[in-house]
This record gives sequence, structure tokens and C-alpha cells, in this order.
Amino acid sequence: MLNRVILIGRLTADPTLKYTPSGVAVTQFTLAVDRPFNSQGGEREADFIPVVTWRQLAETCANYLRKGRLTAVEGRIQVRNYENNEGKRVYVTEVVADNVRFLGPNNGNPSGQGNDAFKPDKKYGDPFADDGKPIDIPDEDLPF
Amino acid sequence: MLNRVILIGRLTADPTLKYTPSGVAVTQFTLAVDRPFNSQGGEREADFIPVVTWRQLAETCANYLRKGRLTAVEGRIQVRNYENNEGKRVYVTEVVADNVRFLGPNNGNPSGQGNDAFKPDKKYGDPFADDGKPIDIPDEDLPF
Amino acid sequence: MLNRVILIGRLTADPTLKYTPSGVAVTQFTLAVDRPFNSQGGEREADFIPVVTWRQLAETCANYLRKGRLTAVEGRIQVRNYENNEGKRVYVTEVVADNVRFLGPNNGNPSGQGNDAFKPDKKYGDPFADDGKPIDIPDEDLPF
Amino acid sequence: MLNRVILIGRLTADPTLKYTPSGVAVTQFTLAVDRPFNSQGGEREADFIPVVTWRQLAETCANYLRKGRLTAVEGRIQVRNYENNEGKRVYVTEVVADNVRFLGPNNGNPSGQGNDAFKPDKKYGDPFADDGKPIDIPDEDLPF
DNA sequence: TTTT
DNA sequence: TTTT
Repeated sequence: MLNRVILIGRLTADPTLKYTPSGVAVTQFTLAVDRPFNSQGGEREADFIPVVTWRQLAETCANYLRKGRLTAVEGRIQVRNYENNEGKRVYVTEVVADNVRFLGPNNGNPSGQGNDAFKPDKKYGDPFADDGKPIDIPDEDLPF
Repeated sequence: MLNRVILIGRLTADPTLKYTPSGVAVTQFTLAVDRPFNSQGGEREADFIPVVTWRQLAETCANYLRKGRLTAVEGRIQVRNYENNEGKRVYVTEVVADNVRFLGPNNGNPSGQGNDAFKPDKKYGDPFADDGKPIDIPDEDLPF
Repeated sequence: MLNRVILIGRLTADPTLKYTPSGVAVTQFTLAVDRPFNSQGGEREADFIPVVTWRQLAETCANYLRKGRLTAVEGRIQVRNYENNEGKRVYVTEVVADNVRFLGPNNGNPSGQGNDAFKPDKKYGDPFADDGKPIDIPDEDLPF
Repeated sequence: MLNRVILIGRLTADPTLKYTPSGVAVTQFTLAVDRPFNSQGGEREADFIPVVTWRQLAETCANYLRKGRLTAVEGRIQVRNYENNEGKRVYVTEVVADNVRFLGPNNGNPSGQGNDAFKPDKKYGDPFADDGKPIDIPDEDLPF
């Protein structure tokens, strides 16, 4: 009934922009969020949290976010599941963002030159290619 | 650098209270959080989000929370990983709570009678038995 | 650049539904939010936080919320100011809600019978009559 | 029962560090938080939100925060009131922070040279001198 | 009274 | 001015 997440962290890599079969933009990236200092010393630790954005926000994120950039994300936790190649159910937890703030200094080119994310081939297929499951979500069922 | 989650949902089952080898209480439960209405009709949908609490809060949750109870949880997203039986790295995402509010009507017995969670056998081993990985976290490394 | 508030508390009174000159619904109420226990004993304390909602959400809140009802509110802090009768600038801080959850048991009548809030007279004037300042906000400038 | 605020904005001025009569550090500053773009064009708008921090966090904020610095704040809304010189009750709404992140580039000197906030005279009196009301809060009643 |  |  209420599900709200706010994160500030850094992108672990350039974002990935893809499109659903019906042409809806979806961008994914992972935020490294440092845990509060472990006073006992020890190494620096972080949580690596997958983030998804949709539609207009997806395009904007793909255009402006880059690896290492400090970013604030607002959204909700989503747990989706699918059957993998071996017929086993896999659960994926991610943050579906509805608000993203670019906090790092804008190191320039929103043109995204030299970044794969900027040559989206509008390939029709799974926007989450890594898990090998094509998704074909009708627009009215999109998580955002 | 900032990682905050607020959830309101219902327990999918009674909470599970266990103890780490060093005797620290840890309680786990899953919150079913209804997604905002899908105006297109369709079935009711929910996210099922695993929650962990530690120490004093763990004891309190085990004492007062029960299946179906409406509950508010504040905490942070944590992604831990371990190697499973087949030597594959598995990622578990959960909310580590530092604040829990019992919203449902208090249906009585905090004594927890008739609930397995109330006969913790202080078994020394993995507090997250399901993934089959014993953990032996020294107190100063506890996530909370 | 980011401004998010989440409250759970109880209405101190029935909500007040009014309309802007251009006919936009606006509902106000105050949430009493208990502070965390003061271990030193002492009396129970609470913060009394004014909440505003607009449009469709305003109508819904006026229909379902009542004095004493446990309620979750999501929104942002807004500080508006106006000149009072004595020509002094007054600052009003309130939470502009974009999401409201009714947590208490639904004590029945959404018809709102016997409650002033249900006979809005569409009076053209200040929706926040108490401070005596008429506001005539063009729709495109509404805070929500 | 739950009261959480997360803000990202810029300091409108250097923070002010003072001490309560019993010697507890308290730092105040105001965050300018830009509102989401008003698509209708129009001027840039912001909310100016007063923030208070206590104890160790107060010292750290006084040492590192400066006018204009981008800052994330986590805390709760507090509404305190006092009687002013004319015997009228005045309500002050502010965010009591328990977590502060410095997001701007660290423009150097944490020594705070050339900033009044760094020569706290430990004056015994109201840490919120502007409203002219001395406060003498026993340590166990501090809001944080 | 306000920040970039 | 306040809720349970």
C-alpha cells in the first residue's frame, strides 16, 4: 500500500537503454550505495542496487547518466520473477524509479557520443537481455 | 551514501526468529505490498518484499507481528550474496529494518502462543536456513 | 531538487474541503504524529502537521478521512507565505500530499453524513479561510 | 508514528552553530529546494526549509557545510511553538536531521576559516536567538 | 531574508 | 487548538 525508496549513489557503469517490442524506452543501471561507515574499520562496503526507468525518464537517464556519476533516485521496490533456461523460477529485485536527480557535475556531453547506450538499435526483444527472457508487455501493463 | 525504504504492507506469514551463533536475535518476514491500482482492471498485484530485523527490534517483531498484520517498515535495501550448493553465486535483496510500526489492530496475544517463532531453539547455524548457508557474523560486523 | 515526506498519524479533526475560485478541490487536515517514546518517561508528545491535497485526491480524502483515523501520507514540504491583516509576512509550512492511504478500520460511511466537509458551498474565496487571505490561483499554477 | 523527510537542496547561507545552556551543540541552516519545473514556464521556484541538527552531527555540519553547497538531509518534521514578545503563540516548523550527506564538491577548508560559525562563543542562551526565546533544555529532553 |  |  506504500512502497517508497530513496537512494543516493554512483553508477557502476553506463546505463543501458533498450526498447520493448511495442517501442517503450527502458533504461537500466546499477547504483553503488556506500554503507554507513563500519566504525570497526574494515574495508569500504556498498550495496549494488539495480534501477529501472521507463519512457521519457528512461531517455533522459540514458542521455545524462554515466558511469561514476553521483545520482539520486526515487521510486519503489519491485520483485519480478521469470522462469530461466533451466525451468527454474528466478526472482529479480530492482528499484523502479519515477524521479532521478543528477548530482554529479555535468561532465558535458549529453550527446552521449562514444557510448553504446546511445546507439540503441530498437531491437525488438527482451529489454533485460541478460536473463534471456523476452518480454512483451502491452503498454497498459507497464510497471510505470 | 543514502539508502532509505519505507513500506506499508501485510505479513505473508508469521515472522521467523532465529539467532546467530553469537546469540544475536534476527527476525525475518515478508511484506506483501499491493501495487497501485492497475486502472486497466486486471487482477490485484503485489510485491513480496523480504524484511530482516536485528537485536531488540527482532525480538519485538517476533512477539507482536503475525501473518496478515498491516505493518509499516523503515530501513535500507541490502543486497547480500553467497555461493549456493552448486557453487553458483546467489544474490538476495532484502530490507534491513530499523523501525517497525504495527498498524493493524492488536489482535491480542503478544505471548505468541501457538507460533513456532516463539520456540526459538537458539540453534547455532544459519539464521537464513533456507539458503543453506551457515553464517557466523561477529557482532561488530552485523548489518545493524 | 528532492523533497519527500512520509507520515503516519491520526487526523486531529475532520478534513476541510473547499474550492479555489476556478473550482479546483482542495482538502486540508492536520496529522498528529506521535514522537518516538521519550524513555525518560514524561508525557506523550506529538507533532501536529498540516496536510493539503488537491483535485481528485482532495475529494477522496474529504470522503473517507475522519477525525482520529490512522492515515499514511506521502508528499513534499511546502513553505508558502502571505501578508496578513497587519501587513506582516506570515510563513506557513505544510505537506502537499500526492498519495494518501487510509489505514484505520473503515468506520463506515463514506457518505460523510453529518460532516460539514460534505456540504462544500463552492464559496469563491480563500480555500484557507483561517488566515483570511483570498487566493485565486490559476489552475496552471496549482502546487499539485 | 512515522515521520520521515528526505531533502536535497542548497544551503542559503553558512550554518549557525550554537550551544544550549547545558553545552549541547546545535546547528541550524536553511535548505533551498527547487520545486519541479513549472512547465508553464514562469520563474524558478524553491521551498526554503529550516533544518536543525544536534550534538556530534551539529559539529560536523558546522565544519563542512557552507552557503550554496548541495546537501542531502534525512530527518523528521518538527513543529515547536513558543510565546513571542507580544504574548502570541508562534509556530515554527523545521526538519530535525539525523543524517546529512555533503554532495557538493568539497571546496576545501573544513577548518571553516573566515566563517563566524567557527567561532562559537558557547554563549549560554537561546540557540535560536532570532525568536528571542531562551531555551534551557535538559539533555534528556533534547529532540535528538 | 534566501541557494545554483 | 489538537489524534489514539
